[in-house]
Amino acid sequence: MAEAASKPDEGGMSRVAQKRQTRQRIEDAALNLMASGCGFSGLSLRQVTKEAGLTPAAYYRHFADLDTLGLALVMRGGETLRRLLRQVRQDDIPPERMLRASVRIFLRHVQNHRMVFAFLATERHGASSVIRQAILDQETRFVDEMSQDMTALGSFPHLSEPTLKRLCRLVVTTMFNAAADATNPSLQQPGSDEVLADEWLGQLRLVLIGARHWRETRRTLRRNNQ
Amino acid sequence: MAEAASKPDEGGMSRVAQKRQTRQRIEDAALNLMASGCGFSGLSLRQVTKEAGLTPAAYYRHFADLDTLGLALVMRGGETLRRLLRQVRQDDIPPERMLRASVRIFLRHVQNHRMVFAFLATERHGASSVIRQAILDQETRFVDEMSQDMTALGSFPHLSEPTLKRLCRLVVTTMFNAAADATNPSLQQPGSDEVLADEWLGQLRLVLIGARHWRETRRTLRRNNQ
DNA sequence: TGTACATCAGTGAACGCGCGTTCACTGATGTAC
DNA sequence: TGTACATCAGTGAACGCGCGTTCACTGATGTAC
Repeated sequence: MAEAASKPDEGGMSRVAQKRQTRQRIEDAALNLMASGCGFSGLSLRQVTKEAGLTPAAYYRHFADLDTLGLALVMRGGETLRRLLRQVRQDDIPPERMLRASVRIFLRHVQNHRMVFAFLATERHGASSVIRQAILDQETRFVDEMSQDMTALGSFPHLSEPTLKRLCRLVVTTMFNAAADATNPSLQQPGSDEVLADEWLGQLRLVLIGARHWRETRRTLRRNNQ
Repeated sequence: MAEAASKPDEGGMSRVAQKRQTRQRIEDAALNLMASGCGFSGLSLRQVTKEAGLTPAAYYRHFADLDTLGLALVMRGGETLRRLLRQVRQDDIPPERMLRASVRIFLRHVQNHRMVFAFLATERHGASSVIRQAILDQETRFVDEMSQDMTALGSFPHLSEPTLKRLCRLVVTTMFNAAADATNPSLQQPGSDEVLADEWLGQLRLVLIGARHWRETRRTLRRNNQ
């Protein structure tokens, strides 16, 4: 069994800082518990508070119910994603190295925020419709920013805007699937990380070669203009 | 609230036939309940038996526990997938129409077996590791058969076997995502089926154009030969 | 600085509820003669 | 064909358990004077 998260020193902290920290501890407890593969809807309020080292009743000082906690985690995941994009943008990489560099940045992000990504990837098709919808919203936002970045960079100037977005959606869902596999407990073996990264890289390359050779057809253009 | 499934006439049926039918009714009840978006792990034995029109205790005449029911549904889904492939293979379609025809057959299958596909797509990243593993196994089997078919058809003769499999995996996961979206209650609107089908078709086209223009690099060949 | 009061994060006990599982049972189907 | 017995799918009551939620409470932190 997992140990309860240790309460760090609360000595010189203001009340608001302590409260923020406890809230964080609850969120982390939820992510930790999900690492054993039970999924967010498999969590109980009592489990989470126990893992966080609290009484069940204390939970209500921080969240109204479990769904609200889930939404907080979705927001955290969304911020992580947007930080990822910002990093790709700011690193000022020469265009020809752009894709390779982006992939490296993404992999590092997945490693550093394993549990948040696992949460997004599994709950995207998960049990709570509220959370599912919130993740879809974050995903849409991410896809929009990504396609804007690509337009600004002139990565695929021959693609119409809807096609570029479709490309981004495909990349993002592939990315989510890869993140889900990378955090699937039953796929965890020594060295499997590299295999999964290769697999993901290869799939991404297939998609990007497809984008490079894409030609808009009359059919798709007509559809896009509808 | 959903109505309990009506018990069909049991008049002239043998005991084994009745038992088989009840078992089927339990499976259908589970799929029906999941249609409201709660996920398999959100089901309770009591809910399922109630929906099937049975006492909770009667459940144990058919399944040892809920996981066993889940595994039965995975098998049912696997058979559905393999039937899909068989149909593509047998229809004896001229090669140039192959992909378009396959897509049509796939969409028809998703429509006819909505709930089974939804089950596979959501539980692939779901809460039970036993079920997740079983779905991954079915998926591997499906990918293997699909790549064998493609080799036999000579669809992408320039691709190495590992690359062909990677292509198939990408197509299959894209397909699963599309199926999940197509059965996501919060994406259900009039006409959304066509939009989703277009989206899926476009994504698939991107991938297949990528496959057509793929060139094996020394790097990937080296990796494959390891 | 010291004192009296307010705030509020966290406690611990209690509640009613739906859950999975068990058990002895009932009665229709199936079988042996 | 008729009878006596075996099988076993489905019943209904009961169980203990973990769940979410409530409540009056405690005691450290924060504030007004």
